[in-house]
Amino acid sequence: MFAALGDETRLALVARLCAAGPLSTARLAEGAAISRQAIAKHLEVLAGAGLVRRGEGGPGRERRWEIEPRRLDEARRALEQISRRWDEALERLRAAVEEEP
Amino acid sequence: MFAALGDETRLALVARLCAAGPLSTARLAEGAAISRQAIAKHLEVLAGAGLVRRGEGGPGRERRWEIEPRRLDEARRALEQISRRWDEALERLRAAVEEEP
DNA sequence: TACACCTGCAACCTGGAGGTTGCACATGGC
DNA sequence: GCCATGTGCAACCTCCAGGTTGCAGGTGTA
Repeated sequence: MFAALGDETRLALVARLCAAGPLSTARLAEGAAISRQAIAKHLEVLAGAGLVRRGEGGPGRERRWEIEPRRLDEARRALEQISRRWDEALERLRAAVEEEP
Repeated sequence: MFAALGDETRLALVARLCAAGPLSTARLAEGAAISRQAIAKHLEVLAGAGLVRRGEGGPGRERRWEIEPRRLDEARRALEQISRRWDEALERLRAAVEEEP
């Protein structure tokens, strides 16, 4: 999942989908400097990581993509857990140093 | 920065440094299945992203690496900002839909 | 019907990330 | 002094992520 967010193009896609709401592949490719298929591949990757979902977009020809905000929360929580472990480790080190002499 | 956390090996390194406190390259390479130089390269990348810092480790031969917890907070804040933008976009969409008819 | 879009699939190319090996240098213990 | 250990640098290899091109299939609109 961090790997999915790690690519700048994909991070920009996520940000844009967040700011503008659900958009189709073609619409997302309009502004970008790369081809529509490249965008589509990135969206595949984001979908694989659960960060994005294909909206139905009606039975018609347009299929819009939308953000899955739960995954962003999960990522945030993972970072919180890691930094909490860091604090605990520091505390343990401090205690060990104070006991030793 | 997300790219730095995106690699599994590097994420494991960060988690391990958080759990066990500052460690030297050789110590980190002991358990891993890859060579010491590979670990060193990953640590370079993490340092380039500001997620990790070279401790002095005395003037001696050991140089330990330690976590830079501020960067983890920054990453968390970035995710918060993105998901907040998403909520705002949803709100705007809702308002637009209600006004149209 | 014909035309204009939007989409999906597959083959193909290329640069750089991830990894290894080999060597040289410094430091600490005997 | 000698050896073990921790480190840094550089050349080299391999593979896949990111990107492109080309084509075929659906779906609205005139």
